[in-house]
Amino acid sequence: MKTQNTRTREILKILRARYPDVKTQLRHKTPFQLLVATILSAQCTDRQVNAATEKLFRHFKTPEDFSGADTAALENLIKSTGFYRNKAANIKNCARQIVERFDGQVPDNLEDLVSLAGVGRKTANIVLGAVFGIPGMVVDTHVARISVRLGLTGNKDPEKIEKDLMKIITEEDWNDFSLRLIFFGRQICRAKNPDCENCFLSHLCPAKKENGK
DNA sequence: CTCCCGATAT
DNA sequence: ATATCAGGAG
Repeated sequence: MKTQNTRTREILKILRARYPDVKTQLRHKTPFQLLVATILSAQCTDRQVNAATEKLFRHFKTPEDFSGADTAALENLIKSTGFYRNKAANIKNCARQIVERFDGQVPDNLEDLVSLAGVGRKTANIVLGAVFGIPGMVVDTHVARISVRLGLTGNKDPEKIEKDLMKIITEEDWNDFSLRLIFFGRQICRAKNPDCENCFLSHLCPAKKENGK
């Protein structure tokens, strides 16, 4: 039983109608490749990530490939995604941990996923949803920003927002809801110039910009 | 809390 | 010039 009010239900309904079939935009062939792409997606557009992984996955495919990769070569391949030194080290360590501790397979639960280098709750929940179909609330920069604007949470800490959203949204919708907010955040409810004029949720939004801003 | 960091839009 | 982008680690 969820404690969602009429307004929340309406928001969910409209988002579902606008974005019926959501799926990750991060291109990948295997669960591990999605994990790598998601690590790369920190503070970077999915477009940049896909451009980088197209070349990256030609050189390295499996956890074994990545764990044995030359660090400088790896850094060069992902440089355009930013934070490339941290990301390269994390991906390499993550790959080794998967080989050594999980028999080369991406773990199918939150606890094991977040134990991997460079993998936090956001990344873990992406993988859980896309690979294993396990419900997870993905709180990234878009979800956090929009949840605050729509008044779905009073918190700013991503983990608290995650818990707030899990309370008002039914489990089977967690993954899709997250992805819908991400698409909505890119198109309409942008960080910089939110397009309130053309927003299909503005009549339900406490943060709506009035005419003449 | 700070640091990591290149690409892109405004 | 500045803000922002599918964040996470120390």
